[in-house]
Amino acid sequence: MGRQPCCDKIGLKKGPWTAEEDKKLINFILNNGQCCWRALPKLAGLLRCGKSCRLRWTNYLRPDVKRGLLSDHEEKMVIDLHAQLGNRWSKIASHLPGRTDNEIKNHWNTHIKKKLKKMGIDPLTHKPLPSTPTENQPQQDQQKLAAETLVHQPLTTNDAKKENKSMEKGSIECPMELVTNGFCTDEVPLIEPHEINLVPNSCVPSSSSSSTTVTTSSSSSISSVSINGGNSNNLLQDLEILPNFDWQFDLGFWDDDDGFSSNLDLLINGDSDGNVIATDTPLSMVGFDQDSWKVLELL
DNA sequence: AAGCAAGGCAACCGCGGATTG
DNA sequence: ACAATCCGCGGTTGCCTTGCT
Repeated sequence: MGRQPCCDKIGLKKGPWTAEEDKKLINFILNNGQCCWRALPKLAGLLRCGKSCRLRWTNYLRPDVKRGLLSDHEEKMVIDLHAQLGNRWSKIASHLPGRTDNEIKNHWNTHIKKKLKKMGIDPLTHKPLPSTPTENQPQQDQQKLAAETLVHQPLTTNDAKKENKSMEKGSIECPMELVTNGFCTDEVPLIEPHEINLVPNSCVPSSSSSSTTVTTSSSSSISSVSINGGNSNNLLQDLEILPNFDWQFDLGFWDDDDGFSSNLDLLINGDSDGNVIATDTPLSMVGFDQDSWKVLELL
């Protein structure tokens, strides 16, 4: 027996949303919050099914949704996260504030897939595509680079589910050697570990995004970095007493010339000695020295 | 300018997990 | 314990736009 449709489709509108419908949906949610989606269309005076309303709101109308093309940095994050998580678009989207799973999925299918193929990388496995004997050397070099840089294996559906469970318990056991820089280092600011000046008050719950200024290497024009706490254990002093910590940063890079230039989510897992054992983003991506960088030298 | 193809993206569909009665 | 329902996710579709001939 098949599942019943989510709503009675008779008399319900489908297809593109009109400005009038958008207005009704926005007004209703702003006034009443997101109540049960099934009841919402009737209450809001819309001839849509609840599912359609939810999709429209989460993918398009939500105030915090970021519009426009993904930046280079966001694209790199998507590639790296996809290598770790596979097609779990919602998980990937959760690392990119303001981006929706649908948007990332579309961008992956229309842009990134092609780019990777062009680079000789299989977008499914993130491994070099099988090369033919007639291929020229530059492509082989690219594939070699790809093999060196994109070593994460996407999870199978089952693996992903298993991994997801353990992730929720905060027990990622990803060997550090798997966290490899897949990107051009000249595209990111180089910040030495000792140059980061974190004060406990600078890491507060993510809802209030405070920032702290740090000095940077002279080779970079980046002048400041904001660091926001992410998870429930987001007071820095907790790190000192929490073995096997799980810490998430939202790093924002400001450029003196251009204003805000990019941001980066960074999830760090540490062992009982306070050493970094895994990150969801290559530390080298932001110029950190993963060998000497021990929990921001806070211990 | 017209016709066609390809690309891009919003929206839909169906499945599966979670929740509720 | 079970069925019904809800919600979220990922895959897919189809329309609109853009570029090429």
